[in-house]
Amino acid sequence: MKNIEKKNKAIQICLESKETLTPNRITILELLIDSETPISAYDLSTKLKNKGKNLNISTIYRVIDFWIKLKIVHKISYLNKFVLCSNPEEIHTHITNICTKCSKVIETCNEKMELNLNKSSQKLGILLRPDINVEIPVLCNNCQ
Amino acid sequence: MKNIEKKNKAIQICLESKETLTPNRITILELLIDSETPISAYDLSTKLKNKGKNLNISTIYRVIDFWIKLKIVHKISYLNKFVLCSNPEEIHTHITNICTKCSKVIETCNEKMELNLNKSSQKLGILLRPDINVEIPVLCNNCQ
DNA sequence: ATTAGTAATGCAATACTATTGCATTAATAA
DNA sequence: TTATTAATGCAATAGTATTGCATTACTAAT
Repeated sequence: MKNIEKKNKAIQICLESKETLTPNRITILELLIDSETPISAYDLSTKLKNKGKNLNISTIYRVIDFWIKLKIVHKISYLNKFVLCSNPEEIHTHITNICTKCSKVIETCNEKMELNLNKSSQKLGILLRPDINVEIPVLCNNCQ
Repeated sequence: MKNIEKKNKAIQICLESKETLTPNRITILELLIDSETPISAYDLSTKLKNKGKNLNISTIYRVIDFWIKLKIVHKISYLNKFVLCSNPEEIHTHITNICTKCSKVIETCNEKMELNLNKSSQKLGILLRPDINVEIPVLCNNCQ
């Protein structure tokens, strides 16, 4: 999917949710779309400064949280960074395979991975949270 | 497994690896064993102070890293905390189900979860790192 | 149009998490 | 005993994230 399509998709989801689309939100969305690998809030801050947009770090975190709430962005806890969700309308569990060498993210979902996490969880009496993101450290084919 | 057994097991693994067992390492190991839920480095620092042991934070991180290297402790990136590994000799992928409400960790392994992560990864041309820890956000049976 | 209410952002202080380089001390081996 | 290595101390610094309150922008009701 092209970047412009990703952007339009995100904007569509935002508007359908009756959420407000502000210039800051669009700018940060664009930066996340442009980034090949996960990016930190402070990296975004630097990129924004370079563009002449000086946003307070709290605003940046709030905008990131906004997109996370809409399932358009994932937080990668393993890296303390953020990445665009490859398929925000996917209702299955999101699996982000993170290359521990180059930080590239290969996102997929439990069904494509032939994983049945829900069934597995039931054995333990635990409940998988809906729309969770599971991070799996891997080595991508370039870094093996 | 009782706490004393967990401790002995860890010590055994340490000695078999020809690593040095220092008082600080034992003390921090004990605190990790005693903790029902994952605990942060600074929490450990506070607990140590309360015991009259004032360790520098860098030492605490180094000791934690030491136990992680021996596979006796996991880092839970989702919480920026550390937890004793339930079965350090387990050679399969470790799965830590983390209750997002109470932070309780229910650890298991891929086989018990009927997950074949290695096989799944191959489809994507990626390589699962050995002895990784996969964190899955869940609701435990108490918190559902 | 005016006003009231709500949402977004700014500000800057603070909290929390983690690492670093170098000094010192302790343990081990030659 | 000395040389070497490992562990720890020290304290500065870097990196990540949140908070409370002020201000600004937007929206809806009158």
